[in-house]
Amino acid sequence: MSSATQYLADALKALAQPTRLKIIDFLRGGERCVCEIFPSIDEEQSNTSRHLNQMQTHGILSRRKDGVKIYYAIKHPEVFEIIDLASAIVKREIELRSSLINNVEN
Amino acid sequence: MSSATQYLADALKALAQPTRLKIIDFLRGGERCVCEIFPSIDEEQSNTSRHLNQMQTHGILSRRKDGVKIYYAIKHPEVFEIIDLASAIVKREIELRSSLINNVEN
DNA sequence: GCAATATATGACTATACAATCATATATTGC
DNA sequence: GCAATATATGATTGTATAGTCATATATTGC
Repeated sequence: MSSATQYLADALKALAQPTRLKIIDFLRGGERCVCEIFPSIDEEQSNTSRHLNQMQTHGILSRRKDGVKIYYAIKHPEVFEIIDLASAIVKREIELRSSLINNVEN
Repeated sequence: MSSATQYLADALKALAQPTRLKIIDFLRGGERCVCEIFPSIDEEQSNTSRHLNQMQTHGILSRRKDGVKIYYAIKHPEVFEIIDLASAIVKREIELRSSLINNVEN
């Protein structure tokens, strides 16, 4: 397999996970090393490393080595756009649902 | 749990699957009933129904009943923008990787 | 060369997910 | 009311995923 659709699904899947979203959000501030990332997002070093690796493999993050430290950064600016658009959807959905509840109550 | 980050991850996850991407792509043509969708994407009726249900639950699709038929449509136009942005990333990544291979060969 | 620091990885577990098959539940026209 | 059509769902299975713990592998400064 591994058609174009599968590649696209894999790229989106690389974003669609809470720990990875926390990492991406932290990287809005620019390139950061693992030793800065995992304490900031409050996850274990090993778990953070796996998620960073996964995102790098799927082309979401760039990786740069400097001495003993590994620096990760968002590779394509579209990543932020995607997340902002998805956030807009979620926000609108929550509004829609709470207004539905209000209509039932009134 | 179910924080804002979890909601966001769930929304993205609702897009990040090949069968669901095929459905979304088919719905670029507008509202369609299940009986049109599942033959077009070449998936089983029951499987298609589950994915449609999942996307509707997560606010990706709208659902409208007309007689015995159920019509689904993309609820938020941002869905298409997200997928187009993700496609652009995948395309650029593939280009980057094939140019790396060329550099090794030459 | 050794200790300290940074990162990655093997082994494992628990949970989530996708797909399939069979079947249930509308809705409609006759 | 019955047959036909459209959609949804219960039960099951195989596979993927996230997280944890322990440990391995750089790299650096001394």
